[in-house]
Amino acid sequence: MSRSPRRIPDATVARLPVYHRGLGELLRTRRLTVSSDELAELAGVNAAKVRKDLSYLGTYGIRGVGYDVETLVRQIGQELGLTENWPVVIVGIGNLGSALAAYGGFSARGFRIAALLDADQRKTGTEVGVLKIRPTSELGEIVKLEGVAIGIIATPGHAAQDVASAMVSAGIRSILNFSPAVLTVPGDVSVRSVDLAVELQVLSYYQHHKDDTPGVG
Amino acid sequence: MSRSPRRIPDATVARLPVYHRGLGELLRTRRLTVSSDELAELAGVNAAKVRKDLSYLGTYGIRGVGYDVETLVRQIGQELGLTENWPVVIVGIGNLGSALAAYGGFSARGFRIAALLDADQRKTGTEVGVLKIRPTSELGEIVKLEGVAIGIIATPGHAAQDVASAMVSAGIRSILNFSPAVLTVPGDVSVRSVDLAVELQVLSYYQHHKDDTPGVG
DNA sequence: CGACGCTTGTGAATTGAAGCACAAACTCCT
DNA sequence: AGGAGTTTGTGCTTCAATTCACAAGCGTCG
Repeated sequence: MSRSPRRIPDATVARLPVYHRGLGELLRTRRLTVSSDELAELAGVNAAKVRKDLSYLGTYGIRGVGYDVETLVRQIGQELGLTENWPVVIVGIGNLGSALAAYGGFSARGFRIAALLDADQRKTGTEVGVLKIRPTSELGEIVKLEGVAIGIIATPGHAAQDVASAMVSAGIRSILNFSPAVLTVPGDVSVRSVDLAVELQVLSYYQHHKDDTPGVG
Repeated sequence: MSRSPRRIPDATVARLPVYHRGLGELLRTRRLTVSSDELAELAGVNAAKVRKDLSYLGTYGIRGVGYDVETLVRQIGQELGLTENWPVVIVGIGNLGSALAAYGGFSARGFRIAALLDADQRKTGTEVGVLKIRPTSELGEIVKLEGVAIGIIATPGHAAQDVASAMVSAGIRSILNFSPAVLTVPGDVSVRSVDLAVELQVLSYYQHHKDDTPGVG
């Protein structure tokens, strides 16, 4: 499908979006080239890591000069699959789900919200921005019709597994889970979980141990 | 400060909250003991990792039996510093900030929202739940008065660095950043960043390459 | 009371990520 | 045209995390 010369390490994949974001800013300022040093600064990592990461994409830098901003942003976007403008569905339109629905960052960076779903009948029909909330039962239909590949779960923890299973049945193979639950899915389905309380608790650990160790999260 | 026998690896620290969450569920079902196997299932990792992680806390398991649920949940909570009931402030009360303010998970798991701050004068005074939104200028005062140690940034990217700097000046040494910006802070300040679009883009990568590799995020 | 079955704790081996340091390659200036 | 100054690309080293595999310890049952 893509012609990457080598397999890209997970740690690198996790940083590519950050580079992409920084490059987008440079693009807006009309910058033509960028050095690994500058990009490192922008992404909050060190230069050697930037160079090694970018080397996995193939060779696009020019020695003595740096990287062409436009080429690089296009190349990373291509590698991340942002050109596909993936349609996503959000299930669970509570406070967090609504915030996600309204969050401009998604539409701005390669994703299109295809539908908002909620199990609560009192919510269905309500409008959030330009989209109307629809019942969860329509998930399968929507996925098929719109070619949805990515699902976002923003339900309470107790509902998350059922939603995940429904997503998998519907054909979704990538899930972003904001609920505090561990999801069980088939091996070919990718899940990323973000638990807000977990993030805080990790910070709490380092705060609590500030005198022992200057470690950073 | 704490009497941990050894330094706990970062990767382990990141998993402790997940174990803590799982143990909390067991506690509610009155389970007395749990094996590394069961806890692994609950946390979505493998049993060897659970045992090694828990071994950093000291030895609390009983061979042939497992771990005492209540002891373990207390021990992990202690290690994470959850007993301190840290006061936190949230700066930037847009959609995401409001969602965080309303999110029950924080108060439920060791944190207390001390204040909501926003730079927009049209928002200050408005009530979100039981809290009134206050102007950002009051940050220093609030931090001193309430002993706030952890700050949450939910502003747009362009405002984030200023807020972070203000937090540091005010004495905050742990920051949870939801804005799409890389923050520069002194070395003794911990920062964790969660960029929702980045998470989606990482998923996008694996989705895009599903045929090449069955890798998971 | 001894043997058996379970489950932990941890050394040792393996895998993966990060960081270093320098040769290679390019631009610019004279 | 050639030398000085930059900046990339990457082999090698170091460090951290994961996984394996098994001895040690505990409870139970005959």
